[in-house]
Amino acid sequence: MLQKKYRLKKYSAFIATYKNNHIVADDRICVYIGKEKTSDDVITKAAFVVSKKIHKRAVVRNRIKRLMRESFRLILKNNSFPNINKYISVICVAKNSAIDASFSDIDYSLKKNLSQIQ
RNA sequence: GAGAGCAUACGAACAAUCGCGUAUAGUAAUAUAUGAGGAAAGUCCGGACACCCAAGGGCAGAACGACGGAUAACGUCCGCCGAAGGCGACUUCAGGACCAGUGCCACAGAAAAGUAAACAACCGAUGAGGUUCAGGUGCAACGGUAGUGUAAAAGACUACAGGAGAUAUCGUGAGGUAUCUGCCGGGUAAACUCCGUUCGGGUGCAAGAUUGAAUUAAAGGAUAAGGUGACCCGCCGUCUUUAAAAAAAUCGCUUGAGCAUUAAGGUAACUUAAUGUCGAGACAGAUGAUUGUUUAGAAACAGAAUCCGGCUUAUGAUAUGCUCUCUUUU
RNA sequence: CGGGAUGUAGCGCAGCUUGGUAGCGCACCGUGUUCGGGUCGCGGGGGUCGCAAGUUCGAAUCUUGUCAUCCCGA
Repeated sequence: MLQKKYRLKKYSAFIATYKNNHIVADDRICVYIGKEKTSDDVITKAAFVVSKKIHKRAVVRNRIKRLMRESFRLILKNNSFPNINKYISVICVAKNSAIDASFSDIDYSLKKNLSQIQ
């Protein structure tokens, strides 16, 4: 789990990010990216979504969410993709094939997606 | 040794590094403590708690249904009775009433419930009338089997077992046992229904309480009519009051019919007392990642959302206790 | 947190109220018509009635539990 200041919270912020229509994806994870920052004071916020349509059990969904969070946390810590900091918000949505994936699989997919951001 | 019945335990542990929720301390950096389950699940019952209506009763409705107890309460639990199944340990049972009324019982069968038909038989006179077995049908045929009896027959009579009632006795009670009485016109209420018991009604923590900048002009209450099984909501008219609404924050929120141990009472469910103890509380929603060691092995079902008592369902590898039946050996 | 509906042949639906025979359309198979195909005519096959118990002589139908799918309200 990220610290509270890095979390995307508001319902309107989610809708605004989805409407921006800037998407990067592969077969496991789909990444929605928000608007560009106007000033450097704003912190980039992130959210992780696993739909109920992907799997019925809460345990499976929580597992995917936690793996994505852990991977994103390590990326933030090492600052390996500085392009993220140009944008306000990031939403990572898991897809159907993310079920039963290991940490290394999720980590590889997320890094591959984030590297495509300009 | 084989098979079976009942019940119980465990639900991986430790360490290092990087992280998250909450609490406490601190100006802060940070430090310390603590952090999912036996089902947290399904939401099938019962409560606590909160608000609105009503406060007296009835109708209607729903649930339940042998008996005695336990409990805050229950459709749950314990004990026990009866019935059914099993060689047995044991298991299962919505287990009140078709002498209040109404309905249904396909096919077959004379007939499926109405004081019961045709043929044969017998009495009679041949007619009217009276008595009535057996066979076969079917889940079920107006009591069963064997005999006595008679013109032929029939609980008309006898014996055996069954049901019902009465008396005696045992048990808190459901009921058990013994004796007596020919008293014996189907089944179905998980068909409508009747009887008894329980439930004030409704809404559910998004209940409900407090704070609140800018903005908007509406919101609440009372009364009468209509509608409804009933209540609530809603609509229209009149009167009256001045605050109200959405995003937001705080409270509700976790000390409770709590847990552990010991003792006492009780067949048991459970109750009482003493001592000790505090074990999640989020709000886009906290337990994760990597590595090492132990182990036969990083196993199953699965993630708290106001809180309790149950029920039901899902569940891996094993381990343990008691009991029953059969076989073999001593 | 609360409420409701559905499950029957490969597909879409009846039948359940009032329990005894499971049916309709399309699809499938055979056959006739045609030079051949379609259309049309005739005939035929195919269903543990979601699952498990119970009530009953007898259950798709009645009752209870359970599984799955879909919808609605706050």
